[in-house]
Amino acid sequence: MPNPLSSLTIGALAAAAAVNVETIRYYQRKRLMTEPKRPYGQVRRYGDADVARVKFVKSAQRLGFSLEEIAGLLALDDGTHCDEARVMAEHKLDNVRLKLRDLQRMEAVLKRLVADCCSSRGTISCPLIAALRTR
Amino acid sequence: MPNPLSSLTIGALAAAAAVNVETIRYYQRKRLMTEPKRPYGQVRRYGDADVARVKFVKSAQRLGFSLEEIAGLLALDDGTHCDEARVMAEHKLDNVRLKLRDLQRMEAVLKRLVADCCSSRGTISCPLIAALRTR
DNA sequence: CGTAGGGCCGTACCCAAGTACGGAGTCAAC
DNA sequence: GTTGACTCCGTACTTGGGTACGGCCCTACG
Repeated sequence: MPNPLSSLTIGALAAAAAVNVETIRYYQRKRLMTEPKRPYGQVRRYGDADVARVKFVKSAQRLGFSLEEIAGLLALDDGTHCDEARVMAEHKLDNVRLKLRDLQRMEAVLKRLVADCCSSRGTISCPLIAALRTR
Repeated sequence: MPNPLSSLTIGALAAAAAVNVETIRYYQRKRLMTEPKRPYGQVRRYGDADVARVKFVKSAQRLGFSLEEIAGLLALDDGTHCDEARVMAEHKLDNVRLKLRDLQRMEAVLKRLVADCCSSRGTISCPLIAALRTR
């Protein structure tokens, strides 16, 4: 019987991850995903792990990581040498923490902007800019 | 005497914001910055606010905002109608909070990855992916 | 005054991240 | 066993976000 964990065609995978079929093929070319074997003949089959992987790529992209960086993140889990992975993870962690700080400032400013809107006409010129200005 | 708050040429502005001169001109074309007047003749002069604006654009980009979205953020401060600005700010705020949640998950996973590295060989398949999988 | 180092402007080029397309193969269902 | 939906693969096109270039203009400095 066909394994339910690897029974998806590329079209089903793309639909499940809400991306274009061509995007999957593009990721394969870019080594973000391996091309699976073809258990039934000429058609490749994918599983839940592949769906998760594609969704992860999309999530990380929304956070401003490039495909190259994402490949790096994914390699942390995959087969990379352990020390190397730790060093990479540490760098990514620093990176992520900087992003967090910026986003938190942004959140604070937007929150105030929503709250104070209209009540403080013409006070400060650009709190949004000011928020990220401090480094 | 020349106003120190608006005494920068485009080259000085670009240097101060650590971007290419062409990038400034590109932002002007994309209406992310207004083209200032030319107090001395044919050469435009820029001020500290312009430096801050460019830096803001770059910061926001690193967080995964497109130039179009950033233009929206900047319009919140600029001349937009007040109610409209509040609605936009609320949307951006939701957006920012989603990004924050994702980044926080990512931070947690990377932290664990760094800490546990090498100690837990071959346990879970991909904690990184798992972290962002849960919506 | 003349000249060098910018600025101004338009157009062309570049890279990342896809998207579209077309021909050939496959496969399941009727 | 043919048909229709889908896969495979290569190549070409698109969009966003810039960069590079070249000709002309200006303006500050010696």
